[in-house]
Amino acid sequence: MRYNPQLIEKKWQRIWEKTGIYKTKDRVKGKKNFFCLDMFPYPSGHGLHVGHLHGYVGSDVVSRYYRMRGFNVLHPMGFDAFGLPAENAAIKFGIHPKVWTYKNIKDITKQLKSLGAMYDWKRLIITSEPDYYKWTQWLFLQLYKSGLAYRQNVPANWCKNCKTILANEQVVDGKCERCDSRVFQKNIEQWMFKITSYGEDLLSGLGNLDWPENTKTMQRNWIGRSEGWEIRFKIQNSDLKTTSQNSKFIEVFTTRADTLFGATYLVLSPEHPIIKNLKSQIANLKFVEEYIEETKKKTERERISEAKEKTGVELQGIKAVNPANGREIPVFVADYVLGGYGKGAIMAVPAHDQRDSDFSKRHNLPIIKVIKAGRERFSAERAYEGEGILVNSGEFDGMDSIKARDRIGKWLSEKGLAKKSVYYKLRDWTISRQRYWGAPIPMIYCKKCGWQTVPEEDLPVLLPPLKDFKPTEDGKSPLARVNKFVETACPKCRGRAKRETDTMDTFVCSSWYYFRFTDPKNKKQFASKEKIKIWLPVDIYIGGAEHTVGHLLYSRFFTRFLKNKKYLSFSEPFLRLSHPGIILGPDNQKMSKSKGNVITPESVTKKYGMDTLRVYEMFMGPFGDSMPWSTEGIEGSYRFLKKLQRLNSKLKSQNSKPPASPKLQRGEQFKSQKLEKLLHQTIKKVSDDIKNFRFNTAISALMILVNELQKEKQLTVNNYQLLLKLLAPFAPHLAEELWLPYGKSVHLQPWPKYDPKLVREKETTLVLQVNGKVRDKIGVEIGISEEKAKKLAISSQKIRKWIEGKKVIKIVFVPNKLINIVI
RNA sequence: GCCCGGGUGGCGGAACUGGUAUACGCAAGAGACUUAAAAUCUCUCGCCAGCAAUGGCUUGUGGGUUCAAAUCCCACCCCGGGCACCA
Repeated sequence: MRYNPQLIEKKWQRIWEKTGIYKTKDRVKGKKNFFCLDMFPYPSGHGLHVGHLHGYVGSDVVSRYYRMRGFNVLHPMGFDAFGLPAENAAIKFGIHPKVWTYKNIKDITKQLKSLGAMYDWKRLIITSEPDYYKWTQWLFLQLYKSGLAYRQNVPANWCKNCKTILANEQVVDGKCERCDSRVFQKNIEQWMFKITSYGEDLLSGLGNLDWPENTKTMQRNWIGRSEGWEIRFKIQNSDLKTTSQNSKFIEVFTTRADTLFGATYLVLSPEHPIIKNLKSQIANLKFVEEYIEETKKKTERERISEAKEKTGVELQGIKAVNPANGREIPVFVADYVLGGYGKGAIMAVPAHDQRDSDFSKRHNLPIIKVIKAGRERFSAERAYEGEGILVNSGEFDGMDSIKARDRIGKWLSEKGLAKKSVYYKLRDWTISRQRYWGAPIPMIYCKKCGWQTVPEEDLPVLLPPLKDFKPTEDGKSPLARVNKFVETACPKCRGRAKRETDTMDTFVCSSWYYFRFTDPKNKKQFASKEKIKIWLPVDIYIGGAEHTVGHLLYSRFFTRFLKNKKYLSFSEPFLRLSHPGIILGPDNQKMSKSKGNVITPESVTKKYGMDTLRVYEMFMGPFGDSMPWSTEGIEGSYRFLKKLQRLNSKLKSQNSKPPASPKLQRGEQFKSQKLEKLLHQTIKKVSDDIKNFRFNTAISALMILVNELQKEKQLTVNNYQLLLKLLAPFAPHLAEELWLPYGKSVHLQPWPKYDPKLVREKETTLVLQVNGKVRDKIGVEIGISEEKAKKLAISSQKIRKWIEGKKVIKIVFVPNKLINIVI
């Protein structure tokens, strides 16, 4: 029989759907639950290409493997359906975002179904459905009630083209991630989530996670914990004109208190509030105010591109005192100091900080060296930012700089001039979007009562149908134009009030979807406590590394919040994480429509079928690496599956012949022992490899086994069945088809076990080296003694040739591996 | 600039904890089957010298540690990803 994937794949997909073989029950007697989750796709208009499938195949292999291992596996799928691109496309093509989104969902569902994965489609969730976003809104209310959702006028990233505010994560190189146009700063009232209140916890929780080290490091850096000292610099004579406490000191934050003696000036950020308080004392107030106005006009991008310029203005008439040495030092305002971090003010140490060094040169400020490096390596160009021994630091001279940090800090704190503190780079999460296609924020503004929550029983706040969904020029959401939506009654006083018209960032929707999969139809809760307990946390989570500092961090925040509110008992949602590598086009470039190098699954399956595609994607290389697609390489995976089909024919023709003599010849007996060993080794290898996401070497082991079985004269049904079971996670359709004569589905069979005794080799090849070069190899039994081995080595003809007449200095013996004779 | 990865045949890639470098697959070449093609099967296949046996060289480059280095250490070059004035 010829291998006809198109025929058998469709057939089995139909049968699987009919028999409901992949429907997941919440509990199965005697089985442990296992949750294997894919990052659910965004329904984009281009559909999925072979690169997207890479992760989905991997997660399906894992899910199928654990299922055969006896676990009750949940492997669901859904769509992250709200978001900007739907609107952008809608505007571009003149289609309603909803129509566009649901058409894409239909197309991608078809593609995903052709994958033959064991998704439980009964649990499908779509985040733009009211019965889903009702709970997104509910979660917003819980955060609000806990003081973790708040409103603030913040300088936001404003994209003129998309007419919306972007999250920091959506700004790439000062440009809008979506449309690539310049991003400006604009102050807008926004809803924020206080993710920073979990900063410390999000950081420390990383330690125990089975995540790629890389990903953890990136999150750590993103959270950006810095330990240091807040130091107070007295303002000279300030008590003469003002009595306000706030105007007597300038507080700075530093991680390098050890360089305090080298602080030759202070710098305030343009936003610093003290500037207003000191107004009357600033001699050049006009200049200062002009400078501050200038910086406000600058975009973030301009600030970055001018990074080396280090502009700034001195506050003339103001002097501060360095508490370490009592020296009077000038005070500047400069935009290289950020208002949103630390104290919004710094002590400048030009000798040991490059930025301060750049600034000091421009403004002719004194430089005092206070750290001496172990090896004198000062250059005129660069500040020395490393550690060393203190100099020019009074009583601290000669002290190690690391030690000096705390010493100087404590010394000042005793005088009430310093305090230890910690700052994070992590900022609160702006979730307001001035867009139509998102979950409405369930808040109402009443002139009398202020902001009021929509009562929970009134949820969901439905997204009204809207014909004109284009954003407005004034930056307001298109919902602001829908009077029926906006005008409402105040839940408190019943008077006239207005609804919030912003919608939520789509990352809010995706921060909790894994909970919903456990209980997708629940009308009373986002998910029942019991179901959450059964299924979560997620055992294995598979998806792109690009979500490291966005989605993955937000999800960890939500989970912690829900734990605090006693809805769950764990704080980490994803125990194990794996990122699939990116599949590049055959030209080694990222697949993109404009480059014309996109490989669609359909173009591949037309010729080879989905099983070949699956096997090839797993075989190409390490799961997490990015690799180019090879239109020729896939040929090998196709041949592999065809060979399997031929083994089946071989088995059939064998059965029609009279059985061979039951007594094996001695040679054949030896051969069959060897084969048995290979079988057991393959079971072990494939099992271990799947567990560790090393799919490529698992398949190579299967190929070796198939090649061996093909060479065998006699193929036993046992061996053949074993092979089909090992194949089932990778090529589920073919394995199922070939299993047909043996009863119920191969996917319901138990995973084969191996005998550890049989895996172990009895013989090994001992490598004989002379001076580290391989000169001979001999077969010996495992566990051969050192003495015996050495004797054998010396008696080897080839070795003799090399050591004859030379003095043997030493013989190194590595058990079961090699002998190295040093002469 | 800083922080992570990574550099192995013509190509994708294997190689446990330092111990046979190049598994498996692709491409290529030769042959078998066939009227022919496709499919399939067998053999060759890192580089250099040699008919061969064999010998020398080889994991980005240069050094080092070791009986032994793709693997550990130092310096440098190149590629990919992330962050970016965070004091």
